[in-house]
Amino acid sequence: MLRKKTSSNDVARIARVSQSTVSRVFSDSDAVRQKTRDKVLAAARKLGYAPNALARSLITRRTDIVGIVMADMTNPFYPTVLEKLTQRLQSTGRRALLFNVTPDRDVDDTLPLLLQYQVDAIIITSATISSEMTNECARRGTPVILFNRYVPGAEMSAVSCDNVAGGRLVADLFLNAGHTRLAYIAGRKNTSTNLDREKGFGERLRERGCPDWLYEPGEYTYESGFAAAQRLLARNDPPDAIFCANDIMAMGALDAARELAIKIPDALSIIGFDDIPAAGWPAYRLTTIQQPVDQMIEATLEMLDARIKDPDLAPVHRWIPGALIKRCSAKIRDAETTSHAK
Amino acid sequence: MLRKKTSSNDVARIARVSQSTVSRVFSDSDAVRQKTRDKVLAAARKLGYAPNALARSLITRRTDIVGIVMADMTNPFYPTVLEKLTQRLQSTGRRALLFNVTPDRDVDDTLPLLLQYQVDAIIITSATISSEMTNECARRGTPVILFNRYVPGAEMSAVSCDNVAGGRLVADLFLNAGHTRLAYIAGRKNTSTNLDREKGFGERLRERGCPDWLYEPGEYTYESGFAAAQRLLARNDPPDAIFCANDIMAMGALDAARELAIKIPDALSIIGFDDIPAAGWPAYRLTTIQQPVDQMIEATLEMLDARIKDPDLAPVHRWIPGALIKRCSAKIRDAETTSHAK
DNA sequence: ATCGTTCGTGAATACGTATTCAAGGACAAT
DNA sequence: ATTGTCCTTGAATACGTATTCACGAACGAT
Repeated sequence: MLRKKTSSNDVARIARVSQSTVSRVFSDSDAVRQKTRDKVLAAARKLGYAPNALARSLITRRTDIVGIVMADMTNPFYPTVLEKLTQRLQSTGRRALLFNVTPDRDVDDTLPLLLQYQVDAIIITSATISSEMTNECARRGTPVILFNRYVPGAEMSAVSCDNVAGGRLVADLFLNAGHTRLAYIAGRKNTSTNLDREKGFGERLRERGCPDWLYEPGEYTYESGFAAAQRLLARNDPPDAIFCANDIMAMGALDAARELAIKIPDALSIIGFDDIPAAGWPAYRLTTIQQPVDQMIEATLEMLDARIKDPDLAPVHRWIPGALIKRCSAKIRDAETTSHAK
Repeated sequence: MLRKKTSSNDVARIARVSQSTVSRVFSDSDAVRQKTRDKVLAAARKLGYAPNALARSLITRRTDIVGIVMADMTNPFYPTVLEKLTQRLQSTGRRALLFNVTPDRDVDDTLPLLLQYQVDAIIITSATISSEMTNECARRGTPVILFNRYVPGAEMSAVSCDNVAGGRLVADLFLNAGHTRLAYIAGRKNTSTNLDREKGFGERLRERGCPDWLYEPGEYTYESGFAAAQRLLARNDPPDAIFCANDIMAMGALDAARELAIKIPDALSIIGFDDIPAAGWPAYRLTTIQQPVDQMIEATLEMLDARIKDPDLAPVHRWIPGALIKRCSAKIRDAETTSHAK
């Protein structure tokens, strides 16, 4: 069995042309006479030749590889993101080098590995990055974009849903429906998504003269949502409306309520965030704020492309409004129309 | 801003050594005197130098990149697989180049791209590959391993759960529990997982003198499971036990039964396959056959490593037994113990 | 003092491609 | 016939690293 990898030189030899010509045929930018092009292609087919992307990248200084750093892959929101992201990258002639990290520490340790592979850009989802690493990437001219996270005050590009507006919307929905004892089940502390959703929620409640609400910590997992809801519902003064920082916790909360035979939404309204596929299942029918994944991805790629072209572009942050998806887990005043969170 | 990438030559110059020595320090295989090593490392740190993995791979003929081809990423079983797979690859010093494909046609078109990047090996999950492509990979000496799929009779390595045994086990459970009208909701036609689960199920039923059972097509999605169950339960002779080819369809089936107020498991037993996280949620408590993901991944990596070392090793197929996870969606005879599907 | 061995280092080369430069040929205009 | 332009091609070089080869120094044994 022939184990020798065939190179453009081999093709050149049997096509009786120079290596340059073979290269020109396969980078198909340069002009080659049709007849010689055919000769080269015939020889290439015969040898099963395909250009070595590594050698090519070494000289073009472009790999067409985008690094994706992802934490929290088991949160059902992210597989969708990953799927759409890789598909969009592939459809624009790029490939994804995937790294899985734990949310906090690992990113900074992982990035050097990515950089060694000379990736054209980096997308970090559901995790953040230190300023030093950001600077290192900037120095090398490798664009970095945070997806669904950001670092307040830091100079890095980011794309996320407008979580503050989403939180405010939920506050309005609850108050308009006549709820009086509200609660918030939080996502992982110090993630920007959690902080912003809570901020918008609390801010709007205060504005409307309702400064007191219950708070339970959570971790963006089903189990933590379930447990947090149990704690809330075991109180002497249980809430009549719960805003969960994401859908998967909201489902946990719904199941906790179900175990206590609490009528949803009559005795308790629950609203989530994300609109993962399972939110629509008959067992849940979760009312939620939808993250506009497609738009977020398009925005990410736009920003990426612009910064690959000009690495010195200033960092920018894009917030994309979410949309209310009305289902059956929350009492909603009739007048309330399915609308974008502004 | 300094945009010039620093190379080992730059480091060599300011450390006053040769480029060879710098290389030796960073490939840390070869002997370098401690004092010169320190000089080099100091210079490297000063310049922010990190070796170029592409140039290195060009000469070592190893990229430490493993290509992962994945279809069906939104089936909740696969994010877990992907997460564990990438983590194991990372922990053994390798990285994952991820491709997303539609189950059928795309794989063959995608593989050439992967090969151009000189990946050390390829893992294909929930999809298959043509024999021609397999041969092409073999010719190049790039090991390919199918994960959770195989092509009967074809010469390729594969790792999967013992789906036939799983199907047989379910048949036994149903019959032992006294069920008489059985049904199977299928996964995507002509996937080996679906065929084997159905085969084991039907085979065992026939062996035990129960050759007739209902069949509904499905597509491994929640919606298809829901619809298939609706069709089954609308019959004049509805089944009293349904085996679903995967968990997500089983959840759809459970919800369909719930809408008809059918008592689970008294009036209807439902068993799934996979044991995805949601199977354990209180809303479902799905009895299922667990795929031993960790073992399957270890087996995959073992086979991979062996074939990277010796590309001429013969293809091999490993079937790993699944385990029954008893929850509340199926009536199970008391004597039945939580056991491995043999 | 001589020899053989080991250790540390540098010069040179290879990996497989893209790109620059020069050159040759064809061809039209004069 | 001469000049100039365009088109096509090949030779040479660069990309950034690992590795082979050779060489000198150091060192122990005799």
